Amino acid sequence: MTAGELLTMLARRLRHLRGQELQPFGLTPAQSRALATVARSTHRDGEELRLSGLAERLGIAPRSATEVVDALQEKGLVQRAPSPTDRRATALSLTAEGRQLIGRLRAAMAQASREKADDMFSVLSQQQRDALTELLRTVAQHDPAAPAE
Amino acid sequence: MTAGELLTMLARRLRHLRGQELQPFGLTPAQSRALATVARSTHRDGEELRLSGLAERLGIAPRSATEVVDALQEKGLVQRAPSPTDRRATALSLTAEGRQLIGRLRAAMAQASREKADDMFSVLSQQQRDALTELLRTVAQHDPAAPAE
DNA sequence: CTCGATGCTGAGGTTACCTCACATTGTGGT
DNA sequence: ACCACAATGTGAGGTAACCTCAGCATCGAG
Repeated sequence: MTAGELLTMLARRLRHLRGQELQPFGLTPAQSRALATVARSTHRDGEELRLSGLAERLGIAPRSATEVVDALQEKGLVQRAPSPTDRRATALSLTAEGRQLIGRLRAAMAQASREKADDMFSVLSQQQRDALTELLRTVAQHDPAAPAE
Repeated sequence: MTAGELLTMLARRLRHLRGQELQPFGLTPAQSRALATVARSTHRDGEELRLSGLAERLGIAPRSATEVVDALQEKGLVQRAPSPTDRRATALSLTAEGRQLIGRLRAAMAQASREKADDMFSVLSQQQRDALTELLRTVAQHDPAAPAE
């Protein structure tokens, strides 16, 4: 099997696992990624995160960011506010509920990988995992052309 | 970034690239995988490949195999025939056209990776690529639980 | 010969994306 | 000050690649 086939296959499996883990929290994998990204990008304030920024960080089309944010907003986890400096733009931020959920999520993930060690990569030693991460990062950085064109 | 995030991201990018490459042939990535699988599994005859077998090999639900085969059949690349030994089952095989397309496909892929070297993994040395493949294989073999349940 | 398992498929759903068109705004050049 | 052009977000509509559930035909074991 080629690296490409393996990659595809594992990604699918991973998505499935993550889906199961996230189900109790009412989030899909894509939503949790977006939520985490909003959290990261607005951590120490000063910078505002717009929809376009989120799209860029997630590597998806702006229109798709709208969709994810719609979902998160409907669940009361993030909120939209007009940017004070640009009336076209929308600034994203976590709600209190969102912040709280992120906390619970992080705790649950840590718990899971400690208790059950069912993390997909748990077969690898820490060194191997680091090596894998490094290789993947190399590939990722080479041609960061976002698939969205 | 964690290995998981990178994996997800690269898989998406890879699917996109493969999609572009396959477009001239009128195939989607999933279809080409299925076509290749049919080719592999019926190479030296004697064994028949049924829809359920294809599903298993692809790691998808039987119903989904029906779908892919529908598409390939509509393009005249594979054909269904009743199994001689089990009247419930359907035996899959390539048509002449299918065999021919596979040939052209293989040639094109070889060409592409020689000429443009735009293969996503071309940043890596052969050694690195081998290491990556090995690591991924390890992860894949650990828990081959098919996502379909 | 009955009955549960197996093989395939219709119907209908979901996730996570995409493009295209459009109204609003911001901006650089003259 | 004005205008062409770019950028921001979103409605509308689409796609690939999956899924489950129900149902029919057939098979194999008892």
